[in-house]
Amino acid sequence: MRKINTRNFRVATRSTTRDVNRQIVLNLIREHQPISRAELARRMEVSRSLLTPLVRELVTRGAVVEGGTLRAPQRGRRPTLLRVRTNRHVAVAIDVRQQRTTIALADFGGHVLAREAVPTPGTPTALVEMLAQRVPALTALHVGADAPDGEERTLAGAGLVMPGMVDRRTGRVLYAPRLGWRDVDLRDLLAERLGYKVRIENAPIACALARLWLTPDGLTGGHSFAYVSISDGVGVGLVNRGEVLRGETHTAGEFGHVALDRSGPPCVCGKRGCWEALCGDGATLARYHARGGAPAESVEEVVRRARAGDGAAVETITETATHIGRGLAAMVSAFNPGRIYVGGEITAAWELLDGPIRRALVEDTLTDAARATPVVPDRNPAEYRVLGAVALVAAPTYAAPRVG
Amino acid sequence: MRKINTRNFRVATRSTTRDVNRQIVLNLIREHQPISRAELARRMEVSRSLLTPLVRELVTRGAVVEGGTLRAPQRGRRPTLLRVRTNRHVAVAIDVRQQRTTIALADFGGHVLAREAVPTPGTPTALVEMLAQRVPALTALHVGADAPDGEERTLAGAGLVMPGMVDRRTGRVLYAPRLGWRDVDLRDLLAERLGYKVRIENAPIACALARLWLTPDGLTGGHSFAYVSISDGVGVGLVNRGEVLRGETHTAGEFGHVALDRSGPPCVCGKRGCWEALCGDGATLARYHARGGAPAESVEEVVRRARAGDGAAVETITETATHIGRGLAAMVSAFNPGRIYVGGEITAAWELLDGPIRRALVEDTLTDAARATPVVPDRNPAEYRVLGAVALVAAPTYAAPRVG
DNA sequence: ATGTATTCGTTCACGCGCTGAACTAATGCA
DNA sequence: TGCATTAGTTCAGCGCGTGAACGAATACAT
Repeated sequence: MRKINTRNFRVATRSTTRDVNRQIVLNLIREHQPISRAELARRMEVSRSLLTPLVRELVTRGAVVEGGTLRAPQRGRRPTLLRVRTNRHVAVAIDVRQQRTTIALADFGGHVLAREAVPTPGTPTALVEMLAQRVPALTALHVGADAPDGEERTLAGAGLVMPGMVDRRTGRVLYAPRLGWRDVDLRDLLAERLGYKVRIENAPIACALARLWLTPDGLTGGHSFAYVSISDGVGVGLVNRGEVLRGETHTAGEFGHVALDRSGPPCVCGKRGCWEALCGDGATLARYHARGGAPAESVEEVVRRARAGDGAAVETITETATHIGRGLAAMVSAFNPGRIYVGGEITAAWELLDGPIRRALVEDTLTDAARATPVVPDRNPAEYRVLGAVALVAAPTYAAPRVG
Repeated sequence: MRKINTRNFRVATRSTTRDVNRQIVLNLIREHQPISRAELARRMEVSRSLLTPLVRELVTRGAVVEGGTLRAPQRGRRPTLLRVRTNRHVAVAIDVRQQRTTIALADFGGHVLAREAVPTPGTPTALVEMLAQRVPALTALHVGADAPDGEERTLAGAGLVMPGMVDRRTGRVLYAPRLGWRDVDLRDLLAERLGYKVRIENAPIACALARLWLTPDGLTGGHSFAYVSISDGVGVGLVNRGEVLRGETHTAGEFGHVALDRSGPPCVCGKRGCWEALCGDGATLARYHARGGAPAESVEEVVRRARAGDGAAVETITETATHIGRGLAAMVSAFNPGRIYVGGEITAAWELLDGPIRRALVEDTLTDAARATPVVPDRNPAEYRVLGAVALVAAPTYAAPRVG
């Protein structure tokens, strides 16, 4: 039940119906491939005759290919199977972290063709400069008709994932505390140097996009979920009905700086007891040392020691888990997502996190459904950030057309 | 950029384009009435010829009427002006509160034709019984071809606004703490007795719906906002891009039970320091008494005394305002709404609330845009709950058709 | 008073795209 | 070999946006 925005709407034209149905078909093939035209018609509850021109367009465009026919178990003509062609289009994926920047090339199916990691330059201009040198070198090897491996690939653009707040529309980095950058026009600077379109997004949203666009629906459990990234900072990417929740000025999801305990530890943002100050990696390390743990460089180290039986480490992580769970409970009360993904180094100790998180959820939420919200660890957030960068580029290909 | 849900989608048919454009026209007329076909064509950037059949359908259906022509300031044929006909359809609006239940009849423009208030019965069955008696008596006077005032009106259904958590889809009241009701199939019970469709929603969402559907866009400041209801309980209705955010199991917006201060006062839900426990009416009264204020029955009384110069009352309300502001800051960080409406008895003392709320927002949020989020008092929340009940019934008439 | 420019609303031929019936192709089974 | 069954295509029909053309209504200049 959506109200039409009378200051920003899209009228339907002659081709709108076709645009809508074409995307439905594309997504159905993506989800159920390999699949026949007849099966698509049944799922869409339309006549088979509609599928003929729709599929023809997708095949002509190169988005879909006819696979072999299936050994039919029943009588009748064997169906012609269809599948999406994800290896035709590739995207440059750039994941900027505090220490290292990953540059990768991946196709729209999320398969990484090449990857390299370099230290993150200290300034935005140095970053752009570095990328302007390395990215073309990377793409030259895999893109174009004369790629060494013979595959003919098209470069669709670049996705840039940043640790910090980003205004997706203007392409500006509003504030990246871990890098110390503020109000930088990074997207356009890079786009100008590379000569093609660049899309920018923050890390938790990118991870959420990777889940949304590059994972079959059957595995994601719905189109409403939250991706919580726990590392130095704590950020959230919220997805509601298949769409990222961005907020009026593109800063929705800054749950990391919701103050959950006024008497808690101070946060980098100036307040006390922010979620990030309670369960971010800095907080975990500080608590570990306060408990008398031997000097540790990183949360990964604490996790290793916990698994090796270090009591202080176990207690520390258990306590962090409770703080994580309380924040998740707040998020569940506010958003009621269908599922929560948790990413970050600390999730390597999921067997220690699982219990306290669930306990906090049960204690702090109001309905049985909310208490039962699945919380799933993301074992490989670095990978998801890279895939998120790909999703930034690939999403428009698969997204529903805007109507109304 | 929405992903198509492959398990729940709508294919476009021959009539989809028309359906979409008809609703766009209807909404444009609603927003800009009186308006001519030519002006509509310009705003939609389509040919004037399209408006002829579109408007004809709306006029035939009775949704739109041709008004008089305008005294044209410029040359040429005078435009035929169009306006929506909101007085044709009426809705029964039922607002259930802890003490009193309001039954009203209003047209789709939000104009109340009749209204009565009765004590709220103690049980769901008694409520349904009471409504089954009174509602038909009310509608008989104003609905049908032989209404006493001669207007021919159609009853479109009933809207039921409840204090508590509601699953809109199943129509069940999940939990209404102030009434002590749990898991009641209220919507269907009432629908069966009344013999027509009943839609149910909780109070804050209803107020948000009233803002969204029954106020011109020009006055609402966007399609993304939050309505915060502060009375005995604290609830929030969230609207994102013209659509209410409901969450996976229809419990999104339960911000009242986000714990903002672990060492705060106990809450009815069992936790400590929930937003509701910090700034709900009960918390305000308790704090007033702790400050040595004379016994007071209600927050309205405290507000009156504050305005009369009672120092303890002023301090109490100022402190409540700070708690309100901190909760709003959390909400702004999480959702980043374009505007926040605040409803509740305490808003009568807005001149005392304004400052501390803004101060807390400035202190507790991260970006200038977030700090500048407009916070607007709703002077008449009782009215908005009733209008919200109307909006529940009226919304499908004006909503964008689901596509994709 | 008359002619002209201008704006509004409608009509109509055209083309895009869904719809359902009819048809061809391919296959398994009696 | 014939028949039933399933897949995919073709085609006439119809809904609906599109743009050109046309009539209606009005202000202004002459």
